[in-house]
Amino acid sequence: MAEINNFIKTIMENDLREGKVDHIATRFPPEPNAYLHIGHARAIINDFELSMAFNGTTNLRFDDTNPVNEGAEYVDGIIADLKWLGYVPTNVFFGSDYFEKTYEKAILLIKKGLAYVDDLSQEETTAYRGTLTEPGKNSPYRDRSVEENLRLFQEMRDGKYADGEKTLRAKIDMASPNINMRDPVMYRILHKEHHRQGNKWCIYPMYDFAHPLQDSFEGITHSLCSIEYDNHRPLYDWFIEKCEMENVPHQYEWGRLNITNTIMSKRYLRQLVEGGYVTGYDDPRMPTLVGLRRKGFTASSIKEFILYTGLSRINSTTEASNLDHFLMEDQKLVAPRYMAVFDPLPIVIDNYPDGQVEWFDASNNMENLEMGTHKIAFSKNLYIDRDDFVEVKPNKKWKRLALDSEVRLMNSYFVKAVSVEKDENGKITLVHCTYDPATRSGLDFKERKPNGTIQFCEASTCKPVTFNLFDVLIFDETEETKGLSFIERLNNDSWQTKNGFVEVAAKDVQPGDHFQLMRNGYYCVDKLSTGDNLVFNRTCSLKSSFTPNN
RNA sequence: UGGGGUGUAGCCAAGUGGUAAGGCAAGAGACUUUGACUCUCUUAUGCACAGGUCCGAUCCCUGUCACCCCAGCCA
Repeated sequence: MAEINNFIKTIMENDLREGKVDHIATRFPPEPNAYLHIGHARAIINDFELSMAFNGTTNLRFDDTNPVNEGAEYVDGIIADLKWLGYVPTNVFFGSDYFEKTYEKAILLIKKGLAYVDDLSQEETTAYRGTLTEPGKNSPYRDRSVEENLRLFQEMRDGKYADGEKTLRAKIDMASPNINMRDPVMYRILHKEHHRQGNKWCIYPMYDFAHPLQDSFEGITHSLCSIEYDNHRPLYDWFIEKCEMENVPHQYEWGRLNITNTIMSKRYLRQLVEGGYVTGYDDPRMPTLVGLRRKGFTASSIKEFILYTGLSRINSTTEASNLDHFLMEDQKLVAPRYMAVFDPLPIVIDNYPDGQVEWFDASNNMENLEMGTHKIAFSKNLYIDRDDFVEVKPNKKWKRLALDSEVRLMNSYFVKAVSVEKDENGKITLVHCTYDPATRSGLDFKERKPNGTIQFCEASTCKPVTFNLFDVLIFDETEETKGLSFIERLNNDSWQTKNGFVEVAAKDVQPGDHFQLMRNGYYCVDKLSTGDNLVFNRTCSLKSSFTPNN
């Protein structure tokens, strides 16, 4: 695996060398309200790999301070995804486990005159906050006595007030040019059952207050997050200082990673699932880890992709070909290579004996002979891909079958097309060919060169397969679809189905198995495959300068 | 028109006061029982722009422009 190397690693090295820290402790803090996607993978991989690079630790901490959308199903999903990626957290914590300690720190702030209970309504709070260009103004409740604040805050906890009736706010500076510092809310009242705490609490701490404390409680040294929290760092440091935290963590930010034509926002992904536009979070078009996995991406390909993509403070959008490259690199030497046809065109070898089936040995992977061989069948009746035949060669670069032209059928013989049969619409229904026994695979025939090499399936032994072809992860954007909502852009072309065949040797694959269908690219057996009902998802296409029209 | 962040090739991304790594993509060629793979070669006199300092600037300074983030009792 690639070695991690980025600006945060440099920061850690410097901190270690300068004695600012004597170890590295990171954390991955997902909110358990959605499935993880490829964007999270960047955070996960960096959090873990960075600490591992220094023999440090990485905690998994569920940031469950808002009970509204959070649920146990997501906790299990996130743990499963982490496991799939190959990471075992040093510890698993829940932000809600610290509610009591967090509460005590709030009390401390009140006692120090740095926090107060506010009676302003949500609308009033917004109005008092000012705007981007105008300073805010102090709440009339800002100067309550410590005693009164203590009593009121206790009453908030005791459930004496309705949702939204009061908040606890940090007393900082309502005129700060950084709006996050304008007396941020620390606690809100929410009479809502929590997935772990039940109804124990009716006040919940806000992210800005809870997060730095949680990091400190756990002894995190480097708290990594995405760049939009840059504005929050002064507040993070303020709480750490004013709460007199023993451990002093520091926050570092990196830019978010997007992939072209891919929806990455949790909110939109949820919309796609709940609106029934996709089949679920593991729909192979989804950029979720479960979706990518079902489509055929491997954990190591995703890791390599993230590591090679690097890290900076820029929000970037990388091309999907980047991800594909690492899947191919990962699978090239380990995926068995089988032959398949996607749009079957029957051919008959006129000079081959009727009823005879011949078996050849084919390498499972021509670039990795250690993978051994499998048997492939050959007979008079075969299928080739419709794309692999044309009556008249369109140009001299055509490397497939054409009338009066000879190609090698992979792993077997040279065949020459001699005539075609067509239906009333002019569609080719059968291609008559002849074969040359002297060109049998393995005989090292050198007398003449074929036009090219194509795949085939033997008609009596091959297995029917449904191929799911995905051209894009989520949607394709064209001139016509630009400006439409992402749901409107989720066009039918994002999931094409083809019914074709695969050679007999590939029939024993299991859901989740990966392989290459020669020139057609990399595939993964879908979880819906059962017995002879095979469904293959295309993970990615191979590079090819060929298009059917050239 | 407040504050913060960021601009290095089509896309990512290193780098540094001393003459622009690497990957992806793209193009050319070789090889080939996959138009794949592999191999070879090509791709920024240029680091958002304009000035300035300096023997020398992508790096330091000044100004300008562009994009992103912030006005949740979300995270």
